[in-house]
Amino acid sequence: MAESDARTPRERYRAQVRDEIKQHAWEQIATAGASALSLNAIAKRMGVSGPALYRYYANRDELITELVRDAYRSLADTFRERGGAGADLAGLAHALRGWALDDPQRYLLVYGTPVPGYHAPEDTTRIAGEIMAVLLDACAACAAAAPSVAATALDDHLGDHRDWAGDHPAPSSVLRHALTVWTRLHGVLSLELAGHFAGMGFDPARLYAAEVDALTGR
Amino acid sequence: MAESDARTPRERYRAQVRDEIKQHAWEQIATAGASALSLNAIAKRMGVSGPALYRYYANRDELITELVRDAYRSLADTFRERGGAGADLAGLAHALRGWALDDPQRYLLVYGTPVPGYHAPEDTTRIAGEIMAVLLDACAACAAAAPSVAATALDDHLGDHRDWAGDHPAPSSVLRHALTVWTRLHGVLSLELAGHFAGMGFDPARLYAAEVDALTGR
DNA sequence: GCGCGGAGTTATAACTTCTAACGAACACAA
DNA sequence: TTGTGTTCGTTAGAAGTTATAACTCCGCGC
Repeated sequence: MAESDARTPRERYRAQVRDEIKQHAWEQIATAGASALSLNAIAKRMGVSGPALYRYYANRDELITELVRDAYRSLADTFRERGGAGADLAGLAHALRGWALDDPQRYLLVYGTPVPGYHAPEDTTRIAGEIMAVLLDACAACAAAAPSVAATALDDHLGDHRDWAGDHPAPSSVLRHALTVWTRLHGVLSLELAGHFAGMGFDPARLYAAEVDALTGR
Repeated sequence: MAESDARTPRERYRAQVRDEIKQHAWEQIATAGASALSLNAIAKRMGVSGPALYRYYANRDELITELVRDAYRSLADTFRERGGAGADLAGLAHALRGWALDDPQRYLLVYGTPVPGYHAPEDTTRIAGEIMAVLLDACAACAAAAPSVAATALDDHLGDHRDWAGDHPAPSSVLRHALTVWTRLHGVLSLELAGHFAGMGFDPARLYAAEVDALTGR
């Protein structure tokens, strides 16, 4: 959320106000969810009239898209921060959970229920690719430590459709593993954040940790 | 969606109109998602004025709650239908995917992003218990076929917090397995339905099948 | 110093949910 | 068959929402 480097004072002011709007938007989303995000309420909180915000965001969707972009960016940053040097899969997994619990609605904004017609801008898919790249690195390092098992039918299929991995040189078994890591961690995390474990009594952290252990072959 | 068994003509008519409202609501949700559900639009389609619907549902939330209840009921029915006699875990898993793909927004209404303040009525948690019971049966049968492994720390923890399993007599390792089945299948399914696999090229069905294979120890 | 562009204003349209008050229709009983 | 009372659907309206149009006014850059 730092786009404050602009030459002209006008642009600087503009970036500043855009940031302030996003700030209020995040607060609102955190308490009432993205569907309840109201430009009018943000304007009221900022002490300006409703239509004033339309100078900064063409419409509600554009603001939400920007928030999604920032959320992706934030996750990519924490991933690269954590996985950049020592690409440790378990550490990455727990960094993901920390990031998610830090602001559940931010996680759900990215990985939760989308509006059927919505198409993510090219931009975000690129950042998603960055995230996947870090995950692939960690999985490749993990695979190097553990002996590989026999290739499955899914491995072969993924070998034929490996465009989503960019130009990552990992073998298809690593692609499969990365995908499995993603889906399994998301499975526990999304159910936890959605409150489906709420009345069940057990500690979701332990369930998550067990999945991480299973994924790292411990 | 059959509550049409009522004594008086008034009650019969009332139940019929409630059903018709829900019918239109599902159509709307399927195309635009639950957040875009509009009572006014439903009324217009039914050829009545907006406020007329408030005779049948006190407000928008009550209608959505009813839809969630029906969705739960529908899933519980397909589960019991499939798992009632031959409780086969793989069959159950594919029945789940079929049910989800049959109406993605219905799945997401139940397992997708909730509104932060929303509390599911007691009713739905009871139906969720039914669903879990079928899953536990299938996992117990699966465990009887395969030899059990050593108890994990998570097993012990779940043994201490087994209230959510009702009075199901399964050992804690089966509880853990059922929970794992739930989270892993949901992980693949929810990412698929949310469109996160969209531009990636591979076939989500194969990824799902691979998870099912891993869960059934094949 | 002056002019133009951008910022914020009010007014307004077209929506939404939801309440209130009214009239009409219908089931039921006498 | 004729009340009678509940219920249904209507219109009117309040309080929101997103978004546009037109207007004023300040300040940056020339």
